[in-house]
Amino acid sequence: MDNVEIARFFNEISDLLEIKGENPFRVRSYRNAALVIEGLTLSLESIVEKDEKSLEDIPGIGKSIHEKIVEIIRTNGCELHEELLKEVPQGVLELLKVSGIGPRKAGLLYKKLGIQGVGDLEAAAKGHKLRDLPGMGERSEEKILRAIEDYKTIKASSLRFKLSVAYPRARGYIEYLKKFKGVVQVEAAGSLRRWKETVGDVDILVTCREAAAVMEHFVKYPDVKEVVSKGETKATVVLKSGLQVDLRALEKKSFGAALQYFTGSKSHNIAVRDRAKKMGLKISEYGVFSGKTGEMVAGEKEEDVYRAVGLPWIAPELRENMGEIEAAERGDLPDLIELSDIKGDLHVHSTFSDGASTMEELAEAAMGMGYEYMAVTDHSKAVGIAHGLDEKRLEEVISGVEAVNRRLEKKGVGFRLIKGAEVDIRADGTLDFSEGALKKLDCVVGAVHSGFTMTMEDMTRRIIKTMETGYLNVLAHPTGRLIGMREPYEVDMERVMDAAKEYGVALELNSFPERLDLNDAHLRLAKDKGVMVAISTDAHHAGHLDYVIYGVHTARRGWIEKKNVLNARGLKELMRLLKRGC
DNA sequence: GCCGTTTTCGGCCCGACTGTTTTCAGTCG
Repeated sequence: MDNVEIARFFNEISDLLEIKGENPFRVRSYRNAALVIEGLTLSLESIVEKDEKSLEDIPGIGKSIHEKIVEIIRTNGCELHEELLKEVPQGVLELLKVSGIGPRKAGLLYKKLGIQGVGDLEAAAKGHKLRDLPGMGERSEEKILRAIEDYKTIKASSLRFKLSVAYPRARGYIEYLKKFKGVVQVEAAGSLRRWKETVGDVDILVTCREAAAVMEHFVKYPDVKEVVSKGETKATVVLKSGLQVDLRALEKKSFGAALQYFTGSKSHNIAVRDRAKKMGLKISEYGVFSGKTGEMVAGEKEEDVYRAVGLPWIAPELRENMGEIEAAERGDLPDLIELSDIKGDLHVHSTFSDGASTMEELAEAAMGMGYEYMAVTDHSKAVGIAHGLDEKRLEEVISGVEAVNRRLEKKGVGFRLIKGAEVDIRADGTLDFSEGALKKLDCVVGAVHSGFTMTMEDMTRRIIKTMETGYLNVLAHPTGRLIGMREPYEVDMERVMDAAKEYGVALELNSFPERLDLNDAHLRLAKDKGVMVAISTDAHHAGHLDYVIYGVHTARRGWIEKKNVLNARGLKELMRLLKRGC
């Protein structure tokens, strides 16, 4: 039983209790527990196995939820969850996914009209059955029908947007807003600023002379498909891509407080506010205020907001209430990796396999980024579809790399290509090149590309066996997941990391926005276990080298520091580590 | 249901917008 599945139970319990109109604080407890569980590094199963009582050391988990976690793991079910479903059918939960329908309305719709799903709701709205309900009218029916259309398209396209969709669109919107006269500051907040692997919507904050005019300008952006709402200080639109964008206009004196507030995460903010309350302060998006006098004590800068509650500024990527507030209090925040710390890329494909750029083009691009090196790592023969290399063609790659390096040396350029390959890890745990071929390479990147469905035990042994050969330098995309498309294969990541540590293998953080593999939680585990991380792009085109930005920020979410990153080392040190193991 | 340097009881983050209301509930972030 995965943590995500357990969290789903608590989320649903929370929804069901809310629909029933139960104590909102009890509702929040379950919701909060789900949030906490989703963010845990270790699996609840392993915690329960080792020391069940320690569950209650996790903030947000008390006696009752502790018992339910154990119940869910042992029985694959939860009695409370079942009992609630007898009163509120599963289909009613679906209603909550329609924007504008919350628990109160869902409950009302079910009780008064017996509506048990989005299909029922659509029929009722079209049949004008909703306008007679309390608090609803004609407009509500129209609004719900529009929301149902959105729900259908979002459902078809998966709920959240990958960073690679949201980030460039947000940049474009911000540029557009910056050009408008009277706009002073513009900044993206929300999960985008925290660099979550997917974002639900984009939040943009502005300070400006005339808020109403900026709102007007905002909704006229050419990429807007629909204006959801527009007020004096707040507006919401949906772009043609389906991405929702919110804009907030603020006064200069509140900008920092708003940035802090809208960056979240929700649970981070609740913890910060809780802390403020205990200090006799009140925090809102407008500032930090004295509880007694109401006097504003901070708000213009984000740093000031944290300082007001006795903390140093906390990087947005860390704001998940996963120990960052405690670390800040101790003065023990990590010194996070920066984009400028990256000295090269260790996973790149050229035209020798399935890449679109030549080795020379890739080297050019890498030098343009200020890199010291780049490993050319084309596929091995097992990946036939990608035109994988046999050992004869591998020789051509190697001599190609040597030729480029000779030319660079002649010109007095310090940059170097590294002889590498992305070697397939076969189902039996052997590598897809002979020992003789592997010995000619300086950077062997191993990867699983087939046989995803084996058991956890078999997959774990398969990967560890390749580490034991002593030839593997980097384990590429260690879980094989594709965000929103393919679940990770079953693998015991703790054992893989222990083996990586033992055999000096680095684990890749694949920066491709579909992958981001390792993820934030695994990265933190790697750091705790002292395993080195390689932040590579898996570029199949020179332009993909830029994806490193997604990797670096994901690494920051995993508390990764420069010292944890293999390719933050200079060329000499890197070659040494590749040779003798990390 | 969780939690505790005000507390083992009595709190629990805060405000804008919408659509329905004549003063507010529900939703959302």
